[in-house]
Amino acid sequence: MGSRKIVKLKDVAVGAGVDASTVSRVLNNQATQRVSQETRERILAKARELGYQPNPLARGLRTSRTYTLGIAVPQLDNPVFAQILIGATEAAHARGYELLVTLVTDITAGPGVYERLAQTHRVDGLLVSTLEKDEALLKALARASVPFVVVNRQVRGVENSVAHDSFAAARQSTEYLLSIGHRRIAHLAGRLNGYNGTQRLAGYRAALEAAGIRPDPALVAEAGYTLEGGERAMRQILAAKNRPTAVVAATVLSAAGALRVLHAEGIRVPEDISVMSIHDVQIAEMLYPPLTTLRLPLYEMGRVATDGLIDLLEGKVSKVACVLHPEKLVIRESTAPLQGA
Amino acid sequence: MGSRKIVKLKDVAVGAGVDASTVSRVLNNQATQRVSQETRERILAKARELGYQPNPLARGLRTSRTYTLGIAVPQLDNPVFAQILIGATEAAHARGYELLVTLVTDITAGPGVYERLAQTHRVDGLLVSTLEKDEALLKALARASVPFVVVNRQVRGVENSVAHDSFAAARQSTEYLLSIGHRRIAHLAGRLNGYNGTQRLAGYRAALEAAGIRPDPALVAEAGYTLEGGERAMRQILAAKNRPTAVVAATVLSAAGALRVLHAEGIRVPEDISVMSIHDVQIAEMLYPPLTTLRLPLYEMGRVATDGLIDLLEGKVSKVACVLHPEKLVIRESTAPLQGA
DNA sequence: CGTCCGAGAACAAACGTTTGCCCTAAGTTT
DNA sequence: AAACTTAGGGCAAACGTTTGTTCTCGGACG
Repeated sequence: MGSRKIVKLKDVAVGAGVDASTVSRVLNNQATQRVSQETRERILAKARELGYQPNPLARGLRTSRTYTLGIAVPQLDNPVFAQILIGATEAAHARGYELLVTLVTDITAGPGVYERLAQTHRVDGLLVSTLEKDEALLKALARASVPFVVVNRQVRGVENSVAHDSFAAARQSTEYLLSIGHRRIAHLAGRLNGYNGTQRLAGYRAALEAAGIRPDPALVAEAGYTLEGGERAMRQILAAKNRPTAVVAATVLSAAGALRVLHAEGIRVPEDISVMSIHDVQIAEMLYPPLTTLRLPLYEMGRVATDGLIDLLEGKVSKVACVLHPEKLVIRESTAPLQGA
Repeated sequence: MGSRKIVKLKDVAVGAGVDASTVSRVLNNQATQRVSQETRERILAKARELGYQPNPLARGLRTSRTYTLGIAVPQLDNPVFAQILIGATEAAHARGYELLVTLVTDITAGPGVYERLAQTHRVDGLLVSTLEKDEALLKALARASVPFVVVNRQVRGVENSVAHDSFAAARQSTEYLLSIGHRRIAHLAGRLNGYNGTQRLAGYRAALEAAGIRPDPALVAEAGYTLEGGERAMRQILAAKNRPTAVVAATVLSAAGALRVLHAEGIRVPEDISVMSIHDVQIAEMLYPPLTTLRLPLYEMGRVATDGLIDLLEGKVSKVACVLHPEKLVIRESTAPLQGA
């Protein structure tokens, strides 16, 4: 087989008739040292000719930089995180970084997972999109002592994060249902011990109250972010003596669960109950009826967080704190004006 | 902040009163060199006490091993690949490897993508689950010259692969529809320039022929592996003058597209047309009606391929070639016996 | 009693970079 | 003309491992 000799710094140096250190400086655009224009060009030409690729291991050993980022997500089969992941990989690759993916499924995050990446110099920084409770997460990240950016949520005491406005998203969703005449609106909440879950619940309540409606606790059930959770919560809400005419789910998977239950019970959507959810991922189009959603910039969060983390690592910024805003209502067929309204 | 001193081999060596090389040998269980039981224990104790973690960069530089694997997938938002990815990450982590994920979306794979990982010593091996045509893939991988295992398909001229039996899967699916009385069965094919697509088409045909039915070309349309493809293909098939009573889709996303079209046309499932597909991922439960599927071992393929690749790298095997078999029919509500049969 | 041997462990080189420092020659200042 | 500067670039150490080789004993052997 070819097994082409792999070309090192020294090969370029010899080829160009200079020292390896000079090649290094030229290739890294070191401003601290001057190199004549002539040799610079000679070196660049030779490097291109030989197809020189720096060895990241050697470089990393010397500089303790790996040009690798880690991303921790709680689920890989949830399209919400898939979108974030897509954004992150694209941004990372565009800037010459690789992305290491890790699943942190448990809510209490085995203490070792962040350290495994950080303390062994495997990553320069971490993108964190998991669901641990704030304190646990903070402790684990502190132990890892590596730069990180939290994606898709906000954590008290963490200044670097890229989030969206969960409160506004839930408020706008609820407002839409109100605007088409609904008054009894239920909420399939996310995890109520987490940021997004509580924010969305608050946004839902705020919309109701602004419309002069007192939130009915019987119309709220915690569904988390899974299909099964959505089913359970929907059943619980249907058991209330005064059923809702509309449901807003904290995420698309729980909305899918709700639809399953409604179909099973012979309740028509949207004729009997309107259903909508936060997160416009492709699944929304596949459900029956196609789900009205509020689009949040998931892919964009992945990109922005990654770019921000890299900026942080490269010293281009000292802080990454942003809340992405383009929420967008996507009206499909799972919602309809209140009958007889 | 803490910024705990990070502990190196030398620290352990000094702590135990021996040379670093001895520590290295003990920690790596080198059989070639003998170390007294006594010092061995002293070293191990000290290493544990100090919480020593080897620096993968230094180790990698010396040994040209990174303990990192790359995985290339064509889509991240397709649950089929998500399952494979989950299996791969779990297996990799279980064996002390990290997983680098790369998206290779284009069918012709930018020539650089595999080399980027391989020639720069970023990964020890590659898991390849992309959709490029055989020759293009082979060329790209040859250029990368790194060990690899192909997952979820077979490629002529590649001996290391972990696949499933696409032919059997399609045959069994079709047989099920035949067994409940259907005779006019359509096929939403996968990519017909790829392995799985052609195998499944062949399996579908084989089942029909075995039942004495001549396959009708008007009942086959290429849908690829997307929602939109499924919609297009389903529309095309509905345009045939003699409509099918059942449809078998090559993958769940195209089945979802088919269901959308059928709903839009007011065609009832399963009363008017039965629909089923290959790949039992969670989406199947969320569709309406819940989709009958043939389960393939996606997660398992991810695991097995990763374990195999690592075995290959560690010299434990010289070849990874397996076809996973536990296909399993999961009957839900999208299929029903032929009316009046 | 001298030699050999083997176990146990230290030595030192190497992996491919980056970077602080030093060297040289030419030009510039007094 | 001597003493500085300055540009241009080389030298060599260091990053933390792994691993081939060498060293040093104490005991066994002839």
